[in-house]
Amino acid sequence: MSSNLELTKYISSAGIRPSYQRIKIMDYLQANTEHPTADMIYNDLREDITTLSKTTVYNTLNLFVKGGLIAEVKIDGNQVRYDYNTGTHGHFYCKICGEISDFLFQEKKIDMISKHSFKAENVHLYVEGVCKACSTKE
Amino acid sequence: MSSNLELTKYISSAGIRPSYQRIKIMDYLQANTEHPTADMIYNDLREDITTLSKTTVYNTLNLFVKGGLIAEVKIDGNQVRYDYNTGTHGHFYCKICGEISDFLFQEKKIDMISKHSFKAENVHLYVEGVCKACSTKE
DNA sequence: GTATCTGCAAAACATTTGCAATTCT
DNA sequence: AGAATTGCAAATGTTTTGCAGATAC
Repeated sequence: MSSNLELTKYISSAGIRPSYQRIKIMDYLQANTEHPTADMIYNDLREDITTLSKTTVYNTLNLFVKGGLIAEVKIDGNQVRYDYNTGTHGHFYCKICGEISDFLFQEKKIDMISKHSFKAENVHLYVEGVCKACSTKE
Repeated sequence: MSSNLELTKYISSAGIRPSYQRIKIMDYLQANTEHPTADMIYNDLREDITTLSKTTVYNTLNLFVKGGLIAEVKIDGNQVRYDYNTGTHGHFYCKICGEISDFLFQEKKIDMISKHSFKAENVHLYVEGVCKACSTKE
């Protein structure tokens, strides 16, 4: 767990008050980069903060997204996932183990690929397949 | 509107019985390529088929997806969109007008870009920004 | 002491499921 | 008749909203 001071600074940098719950949620997102859902965050943190409510989790996540501190990952269709990593990167979903992992790609190359009639601001690359671990198990 | 015979053949090719409702829904998807939601399909078709139910729309869309006749587009996070175009292509979302349009890209180039520890089976490329029409309006 | 934040309960959506009535062959 | 399809009503699951009490500055 990273220092609360750092998290406090990070949250404050977006003009958001670093309350106890907010620090805990940001701490969780920083430590759990497997793209958790609001429900996962709620369930895991409730062990620590027994009074925590789902409303607070949702409120906080939406605040962080608006402040640009975290990113939404919309892969599931019926559940939003959250990502501490706001930089441009791709997501890989393994059909077998269900894990969602990050990978890097060069956004400039994507730009070259699609010379289209629009100005790209945000590029989301999402790949489905079988991860190395699962493909060697067979 | 394309001929019902063609739609009938297309639906049958996946081993799905081409009922009246199913033909109408497929017809709609072929004619409306702006990636409609189940709700949009339901509302628009109800003008024609007053007895249509949302259940039938959902059942049919899921059948078509399983049969590989149409594709799901998961961009919204809380709503699935449907796409008559099942080939590999990217989606562009214009922040201003809200339209979701298609664009082509070379999947092979994407493969080259990301030499990673997985076997890619499905590549989804989703770009957010401002479309040409909206950027010239300013 | 006034703004903000939290969390309960209820509401608002999207989607699925159970089941009886209808339709097709 | 028998099997598949439709559609209503209810259930499920995720996210949002209203609001009263608690907390922070």
